[in-house]
This record gives sequence, structure tokens and C-alpha cells, in this order.
Amino acid sequence: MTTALIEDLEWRGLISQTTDRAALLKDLNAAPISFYLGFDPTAPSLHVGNLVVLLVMRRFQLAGHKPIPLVGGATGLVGDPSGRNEERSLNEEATVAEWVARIRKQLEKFLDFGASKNSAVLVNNLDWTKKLSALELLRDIGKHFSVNQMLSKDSVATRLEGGGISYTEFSYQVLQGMDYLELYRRNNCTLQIGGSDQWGNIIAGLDLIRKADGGSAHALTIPLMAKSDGSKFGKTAGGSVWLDREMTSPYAFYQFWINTEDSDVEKYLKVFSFKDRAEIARLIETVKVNPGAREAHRELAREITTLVHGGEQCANVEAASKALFGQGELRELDQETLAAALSQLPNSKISAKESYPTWVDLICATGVVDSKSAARRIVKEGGAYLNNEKISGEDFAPTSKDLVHGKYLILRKGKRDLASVEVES
RNA sequence: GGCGGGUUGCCCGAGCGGCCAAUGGGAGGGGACUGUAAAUCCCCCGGCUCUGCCUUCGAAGGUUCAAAUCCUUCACCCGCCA
Repeated sequence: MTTALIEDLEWRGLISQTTDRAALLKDLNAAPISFYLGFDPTAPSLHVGNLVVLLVMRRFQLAGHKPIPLVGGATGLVGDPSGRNEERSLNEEATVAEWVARIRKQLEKFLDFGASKNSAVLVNNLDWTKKLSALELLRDIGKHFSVNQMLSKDSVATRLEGGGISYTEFSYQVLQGMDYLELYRRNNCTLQIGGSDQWGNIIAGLDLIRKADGGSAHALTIPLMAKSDGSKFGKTAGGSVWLDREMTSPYAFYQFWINTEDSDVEKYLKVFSFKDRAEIARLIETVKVNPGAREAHRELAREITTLVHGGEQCANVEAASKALFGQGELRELDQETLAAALSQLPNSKISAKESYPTWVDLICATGVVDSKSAARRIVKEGGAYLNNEKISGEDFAPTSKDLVHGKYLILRKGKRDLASVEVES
């Protein structure tokens, strides 16, 4: 069954490198193993980029293996030089601790912590790093690390070329190596997975396990997600797409997926969806046959939004998207449907008066546009809409006649950026 | 420790006393075409109480009628030498 897991991962394009594939397969097939994946708290929330590896972890658990998600309470204080050409600025301890707590909560949504045999176990590397003395680190761990080898690691070598690297970040691989050793010892963890940029750090752990304990373990890395046009995955104009609903609303989250480019849909379905091969093949076929229907996009958006925000929330944003992007008249939507849809959008409230603020002021208040200059520009360029009708003139202000169902104003910027204003009487 | 080079708007990168809110590219935004897709073409892209005013060119001072551009000090980075 595990051979099937690895083959499935390969089919989905989720394997970048592994240590000896035959040995890995042998161990995976012999018995369920414990494996770990680390997340460093560099922000208050995980984002869609983290979802790639997180879902691989889930796939392993579904195949019967025991996941050990690790939050980097310690490594997060130090900073991983991988993939960076500049030194990170250090975050406050209290901040990192808070992020650890928040990320921990998020992880619980994706893994089964109550399974009978292979329940996930959450660990924090601060637990075994905090009490470690500098001397212990240098004598017990440091002795096993060759600076020559450490210098040859990509993450370090790149930084020696430009940017420079502090002793702090240089030591990162030692900490991560220690994590693997620690989990190998206490949880019999014999596999670490991670993004392909983590290869060097993972190998540091393997080496340490071999030198310190004479043991052997495995490594598996996952390709970094890239879009077909080469741009970075998971970013929108507003920044990263977060899993936290306060940071990226479920509506915006759903919209992110539904707007996937056709050329990326196949890849995303394979990476993010748990549908089987036949179903994915069918959906890909629909993209070819009837791209305008966007069935694959909808399925993709629905599955992932459901996973991250739950079925109920997903149904809400799906309905909202349908209502707002349908070809029908907004005024023809019944009030309940409209109110539900608008509640998913960025919004602001104003109180009823004889005169209303201008479109420019209203859209700024919703936060959809950064500045009044930008808002005016949009009006001038013909991208400003009220209730789906184009407005003109920077001074345009709605009147009470424009209220839909007597209390709503629907603002639109460009083709698909919507916001609502509720007028309270 | 010495010598030299660097720090420019979201990013890269020109500018090197006035014509500079600052060339160019990328990212981003709007429009046309579409399918809430891509490609393509056109336009925009510091802010505001917008024919003007305000804040930006690592930080703080100074010279000048006038500085991103000159001087001084400080911080950080990069090279070479010790």
C-alpha cells in the first residue's frame, strides 16, 4: 500500500529528491513509520505555500504512517538562511511564542490527532533546545559537524557569495539536525520531509543521526510550488494568501483558487486535491473541452476552501461568488441572498443622511483601494462601478435612490474587486 | 585596523548641484478582447484639502538662492590589504 503512496506522490509531482528510494520503500512497506515535518513560525499564520507540504503530510497519515508536525519555537528564533540572500531580522521571543501557538492550532485542522494507531503528535523544538547549554551543544552536537561541510551547503554558500551570514543563521542547520536526532531517539522518527530548499538541512540531520547514534534514516523533499508563468505561487496583489480567516477572508481565499490560470489547474489539482486519478483526469478533460465552464477551477476551489475553512463557510462563499458574479441583476437577488453574499466582502458602514460620501471616499473606507489618488485614478480610467454600473466623474456620490434593498451599495473596482457599504438607518 | 566601492520609490536599477516625484525594466492597477483564464494591445502607477501644496533618494547635521546629487559625522553591506 505504501508503494502506492510513493507512486501516487510521484504522479502528483510531489517528490523532488529522496535518499535511497529502494530503502525508503522497504521501510515504508515493512511497517508504519514516524515521520516529521517542521514549520518555522515566521508569521502569525501558515499560508497556501505551506499547504503543499502539509498536505503531503496528510497523505502519509492517510497511508497509515504517524505524523510528527513540529513547530519551530527554537529555529524560528534563529532564522533559516535557506532561500534567502539576506540576513533575517530577529523576531521577539514573545512574538514567536504567540505565532507558535497560532500555527499549532492551524495544524490541528489538517492532521488526525485522535487516530487510534497513527495519531499525529505535535512537538515544539524549543522543548529540547531551551534547556540545552552552550557547552553541551558544542561538545555533544557541534563535534559531529564539519564546518567544511556546513560551508558547502547551498544556503550558506550562496550567502558567502553575497549578503553575508551571521554565526546565528550559520548555526541553523545544527539546530535542525538536532531536531531530527531528537525525534529519531525519542519517537523513532525515521523520515523527514520538507520543501526542496530543506534538503541541506535534512541531510544535516541524517549525518548527525549516523555520527551520533550510528543510525540511519530517510529524507524526502517536495518541489517548491511554482506557477506556469514562473511567478511566485500563493501571492496576490495584497500579499500572501493565508490560512487564517482574519488575514485572508474565506471569500478572498476561494477567489484565489477560482482565479487559477488554466495552465496551472492540472498541477494544482494534483498537488492540493485528494481526488483520485480518474476524477482528476476527468476534470482536466473539462478544461480542454469546455474551459469557459471552469468546472475544474470550481472543484479545486471548493475542495480546498472546504478543507481550510469548513463546508459551511465554503458553501457561503460559493453562493456569494455565484450571486455576485452571476449575470443577473443585483437588484433581483432577494435581500437575504444579497446580504449573505455581501457579508463575505470587504465592507464599511455609514449612517443614513441626506447626502452620501463620494464613490472615492466610500471605496477607500472599505480598504479595497489604498489611497484616494488611486481611487480617483480608477474612476478616471473607467474602472469604477456602483451596483455593477459604471460611474464617471471623480465627484460622483450615490444618492438614496442607489440603495439596493434600501440599505446596500455595491462598489466594484475593475473586473472583480467588490466591496459593500451598508447604510444604517 | 588601513584603502576603495556601495545604500535611490513594492523589487531591480539609472541619475551625480537647478529642466527630478526622479530614465528604464519587473511587479502591480485600469481599459479593450475574453471565460471572474492566458496571450496581446492601449493607458496608469508617492500622497493630499490636486492649475497648487506636502513627503520621498540609508540616518543626522551643514554648504547653497537651490541638493538624490557637494561637505561632515554615524549605521549597515561589499571588495582588497593587514
